Amino acid sequence: MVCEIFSEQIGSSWGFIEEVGWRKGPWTTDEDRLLIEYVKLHGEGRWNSVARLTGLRRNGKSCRLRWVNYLRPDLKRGQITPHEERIILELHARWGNRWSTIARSLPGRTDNEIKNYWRTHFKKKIKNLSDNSEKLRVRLWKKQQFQQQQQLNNQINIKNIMSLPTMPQPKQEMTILYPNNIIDQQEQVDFFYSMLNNNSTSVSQSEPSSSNEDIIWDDLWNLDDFYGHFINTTTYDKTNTTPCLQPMVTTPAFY
DNA sequence: AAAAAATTCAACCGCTTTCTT
DNA sequence: GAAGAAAGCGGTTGAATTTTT
Repeated sequence: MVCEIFSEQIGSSWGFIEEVGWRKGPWTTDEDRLLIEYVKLHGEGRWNSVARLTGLRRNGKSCRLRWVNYLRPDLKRGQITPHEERIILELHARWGNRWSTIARSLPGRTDNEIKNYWRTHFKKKIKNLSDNSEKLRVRLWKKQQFQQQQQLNNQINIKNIMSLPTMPQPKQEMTILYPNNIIDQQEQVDFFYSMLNNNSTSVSQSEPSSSNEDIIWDDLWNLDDFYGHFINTTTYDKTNTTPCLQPMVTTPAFY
């Protein structure tokens, strides 16, 4: 339903405050036509001028979004192809939810489209994965961390440690998200695919065989979830082009 | 055939970043 | 360099559509 929002005021040439109602909701063909004409004449950008120059009762933000996501002539219509899907997966593995970055590698596709595609096609599967394989990954990671810590401890003079007050641990990055034999990005994507297509098989293939050692590990990890609940997501520092995978706290893994 | 549930996706919102003055 | 405007981004919403019961 299209609704009229009277949310903004502009000064008129007579010095009155003229109330302008920005239209919201789905665009009509007439509105599209006006916006296309505007871009033909003035080019992309200066979206806040659209209303003034065309009479369109849409704010600049809405105009930009409509153009970028729907009216741009170079947009590709139709279903995401399997090839595109694979690219999305690969780039998502690398960049996380940086949809606009991913979209730059898919000509004719918008960030919004890719984001929606990811949500609708992978959300459920990812949730299942997070329920199953994530437990495995967390366990593997914890195991590795524990082993690293053990090695570290062996190198340190125990007596010195005992005499020092407990220091807070530095935040540790989770560099291992996939089973240890899966190293490069391509393998990660393949692994991811295989889990999507056949979750149980792939997981069981990578699951270490049950042993006394594993039972002990299970007991250990169940004692205390030392690193808290963390998830398989990619977080990143926007100033850094290299996303880092790390333990997280509360956000859903894949919304 | 109808109702309920699930899915899709265009559009909005709030925040951040970049540009302009 | 500061301030305001504009653009860009990711998360979320909700109406329309499709699928399931």
